[in-house]
Amino acid sequence: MPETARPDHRYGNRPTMKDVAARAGVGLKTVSRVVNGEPGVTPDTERRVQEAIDALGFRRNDSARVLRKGRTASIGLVLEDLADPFYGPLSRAVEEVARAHGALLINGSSAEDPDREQELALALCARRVDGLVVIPAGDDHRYLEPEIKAGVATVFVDRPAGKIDADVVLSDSFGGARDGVAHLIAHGHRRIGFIGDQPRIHTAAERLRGYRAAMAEADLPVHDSWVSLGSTAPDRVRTAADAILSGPEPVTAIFAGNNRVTVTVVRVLADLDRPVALVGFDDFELADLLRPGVTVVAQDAAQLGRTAAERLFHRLDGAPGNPQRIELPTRLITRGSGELPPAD
Amino acid sequence: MPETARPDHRYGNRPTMKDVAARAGVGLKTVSRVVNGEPGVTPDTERRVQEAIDALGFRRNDSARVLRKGRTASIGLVLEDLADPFYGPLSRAVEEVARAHGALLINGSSAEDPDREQELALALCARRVDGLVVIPAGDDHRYLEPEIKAGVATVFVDRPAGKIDADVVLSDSFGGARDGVAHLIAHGHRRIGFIGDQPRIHTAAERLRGYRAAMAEADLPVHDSWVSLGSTAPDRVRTAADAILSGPEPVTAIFAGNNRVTVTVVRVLADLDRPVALVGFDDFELADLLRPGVTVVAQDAAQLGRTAAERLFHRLDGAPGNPQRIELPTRLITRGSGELPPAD
DNA sequence: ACCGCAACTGACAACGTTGTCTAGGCTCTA
DNA sequence: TAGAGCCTAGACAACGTTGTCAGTTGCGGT
Repeated sequence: MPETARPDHRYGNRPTMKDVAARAGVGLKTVSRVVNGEPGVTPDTERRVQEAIDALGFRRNDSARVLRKGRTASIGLVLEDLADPFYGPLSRAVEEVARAHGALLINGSSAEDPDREQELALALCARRVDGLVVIPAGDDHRYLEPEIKAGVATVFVDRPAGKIDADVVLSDSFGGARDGVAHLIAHGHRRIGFIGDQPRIHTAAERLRGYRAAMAEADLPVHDSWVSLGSTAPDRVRTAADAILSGPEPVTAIFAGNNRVTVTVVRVLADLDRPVALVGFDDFELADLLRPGVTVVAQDAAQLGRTAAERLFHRLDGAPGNPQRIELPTRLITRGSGELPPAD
Repeated sequence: MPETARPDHRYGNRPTMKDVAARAGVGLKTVSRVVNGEPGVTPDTERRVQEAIDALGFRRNDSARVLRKGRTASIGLVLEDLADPFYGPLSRAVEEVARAHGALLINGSSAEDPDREQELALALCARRVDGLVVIPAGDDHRYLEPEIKAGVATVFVDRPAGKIDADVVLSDSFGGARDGVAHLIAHGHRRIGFIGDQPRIHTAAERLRGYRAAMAEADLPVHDSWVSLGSTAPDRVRTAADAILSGPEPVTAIFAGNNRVTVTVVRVLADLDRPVALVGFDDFELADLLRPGVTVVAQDAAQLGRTAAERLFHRLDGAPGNPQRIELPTRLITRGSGELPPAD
């Protein structure tokens, strides 16, 4: 065997425009024109080029194209967990908007870890995504400043950016929680528990604030043992719920801070012999089929994603102006669990 | 104003290695070495370069890097709908494996449209993803042949590839459905309905086959009006269920072909006055909390994704051998709905 | 028959990075 | 002290594409 083995072409053995040009007996640029549907090519030439393309199985290398053109036609999405039923629809909505703008979506899960969020976001920037949609895990996003300055459009969703000024789209967590708790109060409850996500997460803090506001507006005291913030892992939530329900001043109702908390609380309540009212933040599938149906403060995840993505492309199209804060309303959906009377 | 305006740098105004080199007073390649942590740079030089990098906010352009190196360290995932609770965890699992191999994940939703699947898959190939994980919407994947030949590792999940030979990872749809239906038969049912997805979808066809096999093994006839395949849109499923339940020979049990069908059937049955047994393919959150709990044939979406992604990277690492077909077992989870006796 | 003009085509540089190769300076040994 | 050898550093080409520009051809009009 002579050592004339073809040099390892890196992409397997992909034909390039040069190969196509050689085969068709035309210039490189002519192939480029055909591939991109640019005018100024005779039908006859075009046919020859097209034949060569088909014969070789050529496909344009967008990677190289990007280098020349400067836009990658891709955007990045950093979220917490794609497997969470709240983020699936959000991601899909972002994808649809991207698709409408001819862009692809690269997404990454931060697993609620600020370091991983940063690592992901910067990796996306290195890929030169045109824009970034971020659901913050951390509370300091100054690391994105150089990127934003360099032209990476950035929109935050669900939670505001930390320590930088940027577009943000979020649900009215404060108002939603306040309304949900007021709903329980209107049905006669005076001792209401709150179980939420970790307090460093903005939405969790806002919802707690809403809870406190509703209680204060009704002149109701809030006993420390009624409030529990922390991980949304089932075990933690279960423990918290048990504690809140069995304390010296047992609550007659619980407000759950997000969908994961809600479903765990539903499980806990199902094993209880006395009825306890429940309102949860976030709607979830089948909430209507449970007995009683679960009353929720619903936010529209898809709408959040859509709005954020549209804002992003708006910026990419050169929309000027200061960063905006867009707040979407929530909606109380009554299904039974929130209308149970207090079992005093 | 003289017209000496800086030429529009395409990426906003990003510094390049050349800029860093100029600022640090070193050669271009030296910057490259520092950025990539290659040896052969004096600590002093390295410091100067690092300072320049920080001062300019330089970030390596991976797009250009890819062009040189040939590997993009990214893989593509084409699935049906990221918002579907079955695909969220699958996607997340693929992402985790990719992350472990230092790769990013680009995903796209085909919306169960073969044309869109092809468009997406080819767009990903144009981006030169290193590999592709595909959940087929169509049944002809010959369009991927040139790509695969050119070195794009490709693994199909959940459904086999059409008309090409490739690695595939799937659940045992046939066996799972057969077991589920046999379970109903074991509980005394003789008239059992089947509602499934469109028959062109492989899993749907397999599950129907499993249903028929179980019925045949028990010497039970299958009345045409008991079987309904089609879209999984709630309206369609509701209509189908109504028809099956009210026909001349009304069924006493229903086998639902996937999670979307199951939840709609649950809704229909909830409005019924006679009890009808139900077993569904796919597990879903809260299935245990419904009354009765929903008995399901569970498949592990995350495990499917993980297995497929690992197979993919295995191939990328040069694993030889013919395409493999990996079939994962399903698991029957009894919760009550499948154990209801026939209400004859 | 010649000029002007438009339509078509291709040579070439550039995008930002990395691999190769060579130059220069230093240390170490004989 | 000269030669060998190592370490650092930079010049240069290449990756596959697109923008610019200049060359060639053919046509119509005078």
